[in-house]
Amino acid sequence: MDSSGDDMEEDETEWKSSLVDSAAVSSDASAPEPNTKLTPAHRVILHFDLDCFYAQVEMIRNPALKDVPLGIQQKYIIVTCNYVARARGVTKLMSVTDAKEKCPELVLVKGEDLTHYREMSYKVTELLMSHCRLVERLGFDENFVDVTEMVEHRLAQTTGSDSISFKGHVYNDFTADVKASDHARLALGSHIAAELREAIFEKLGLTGCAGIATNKLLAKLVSGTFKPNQQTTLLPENISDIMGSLSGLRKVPGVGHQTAKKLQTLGIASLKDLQLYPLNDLVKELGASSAQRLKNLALGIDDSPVTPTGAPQSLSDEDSFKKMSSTVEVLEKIHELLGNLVERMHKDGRQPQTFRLTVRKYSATNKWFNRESRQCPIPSHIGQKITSGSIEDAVDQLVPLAVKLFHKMVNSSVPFHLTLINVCFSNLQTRGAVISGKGTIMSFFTQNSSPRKTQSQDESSQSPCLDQEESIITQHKMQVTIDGSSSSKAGLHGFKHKPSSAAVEENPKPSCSTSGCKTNETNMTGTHRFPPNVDPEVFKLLPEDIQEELLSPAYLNSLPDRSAASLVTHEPLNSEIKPSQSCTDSQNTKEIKEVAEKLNGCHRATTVNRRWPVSTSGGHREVVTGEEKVSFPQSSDCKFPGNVDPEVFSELPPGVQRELMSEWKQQKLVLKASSSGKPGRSFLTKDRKAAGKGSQTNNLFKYFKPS
DNA sequence: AAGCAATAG
DNA sequence: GGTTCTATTGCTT
Repeated sequence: MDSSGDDMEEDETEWKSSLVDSAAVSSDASAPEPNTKLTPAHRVILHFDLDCFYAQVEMIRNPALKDVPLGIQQKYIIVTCNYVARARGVTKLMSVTDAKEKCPELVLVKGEDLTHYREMSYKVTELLMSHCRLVERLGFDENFVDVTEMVEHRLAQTTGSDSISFKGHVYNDFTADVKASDHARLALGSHIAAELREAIFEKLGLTGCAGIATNKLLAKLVSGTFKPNQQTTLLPENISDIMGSLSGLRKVPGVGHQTAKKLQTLGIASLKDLQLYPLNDLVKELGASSAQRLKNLALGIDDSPVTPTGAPQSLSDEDSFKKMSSTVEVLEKIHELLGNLVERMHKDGRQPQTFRLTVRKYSATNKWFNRESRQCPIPSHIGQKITSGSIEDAVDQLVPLAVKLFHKMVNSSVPFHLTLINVCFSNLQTRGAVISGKGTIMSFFTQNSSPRKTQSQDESSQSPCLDQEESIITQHKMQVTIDGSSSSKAGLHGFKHKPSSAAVEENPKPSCSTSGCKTNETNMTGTHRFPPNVDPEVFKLLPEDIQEELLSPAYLNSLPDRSAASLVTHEPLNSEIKPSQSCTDSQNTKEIKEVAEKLNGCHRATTVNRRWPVSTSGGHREVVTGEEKVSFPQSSDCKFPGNVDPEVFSELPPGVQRELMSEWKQQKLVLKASSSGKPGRSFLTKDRKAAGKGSQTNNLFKYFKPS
């Protein structure tokens, strides 16, 4: 990618002096071609950085905190704090004990739950996007905005040589606003930055810093020059100054610990070392693209575009702890995390296609070390539960999936010690796409499965706009019309389309991909055929062309392997999915828990099981949903309930296995008849607006079951 | 597609 | 440095 690191300024005469000749060292070294500067690419990039973001959010939620020293605590760490606390010596990532020592009056607010921060964070991004759609997020509290087009627009409307001055500071400014006319674009950028900061304060009550420069690197570096709540513009003639002011390589965004270490082994310890190091030698160590990029960064050159971030590509939830060593605890934690995650996923409105479980194992040899993860596809019937709002059902069906993944990483018949568990949804599909595999009609609505890096992001970066009524960020949904065509929602240029790539280069062919399809005759039931995982009743309601799509070989071949899926829990055959009887699910967890309890009994030596009574038979847990009815979706000749993982089961001692088997047999007899029941609460909590952050039932989806 | 490393806030 | 709780990208298989 990066390549032609040549995009920078046309006259580098000024700033090359104090450091190294950038043209000679960087770009021209690899490309002997003389300067054919076609496009100066006179970009104006803004970087916004909210002041101690978490603390600000908490002070807005509780104004009484405004003037006291405030720290945001996660576990035993102060992750950030307000300026009052900073004045008392509290710093980021200081331990709670140290912080209290420095500042005994420090007020602490728990910050493990990121919900409020995340929501406010997206409000900021959306506000920025309402003025210019080229907004890229960096973490929760920073945003880049490419305002080049906005600046050009203003420049065109500026009558000749109006006296334009800079808003805010100018980096290394000694000659006041004399230069404003020489740098009209940056000056206008500083006005826009000031307006946006003001808007953020007016509408959201948040203060922050901004940096104005000609690329992202420089905008980010300069934004922190004056803190808090101020802004700074960097002029091209001061680029070498700001680069020279960096105390070390690590200060360069993009140079982390590992690359710094690697560079140090090469004798590169400072920015200047890096600038002077022969490119070819660096290429041998790091590869061409990393080498060139690093050298450019050291010179303040960065041609990377501001890539609109849009809605997140994954949602995850995690918790860390000192020690977790029993499967019961693990199960409980997974259940808890999944509850939160599924609810968030539901509000998002998209349907996850893959699930990942990651753990961090403690081991003496390996110190504290790294994360290990396993992932798997999410059967679509589970995904649908998420989007349709059957939260508890979805969780109950995801837990066995997680358990399977867990056992791929942890041999629970041997003592283990975890310090973190993370659950993650990714491969998020917008509604309408969920039904189908790729390469079908529905791929119109699947987001960007192809290279998202494409360039030429210039067209219409302006579009100052949009209906504020809906969340811009999550408004990635497309409407599906019956005839299979799509249209983006009114006025909201689906920002999910990364600039131009989808529209121009991709050829999403509805053309029935008959190529390479085996003739696969499945799901013949009498005269009607039904696709798997779709309620036949519902299926009949679909438009004919959609029905055909779902029965096409392309779609059927795209389904997840059934043998793999059936290992875990389910799998209701078509005839069993009827909405009227889809209520058996919350038993699921219960069963798993019971198995886990038994399992845990085997190495109870290590852990005290405090939350659940060990007596499993008869003893009711705290969560009792109406009458106890246990039903097993699986056919009658099956050995154990469909919701029990055979792998888990097989790990149980023979005696326990026998006990469980007999329990199941009894339950099975008992419950043949009960069927009414309701999911308890699963309806109540969700509202159509809860899709709040952006959903709108789309035309296709409503054909599928409401709940 | 899966798993991990690196980076970042 | 790692600590927290995320999230993204790119490499390797």
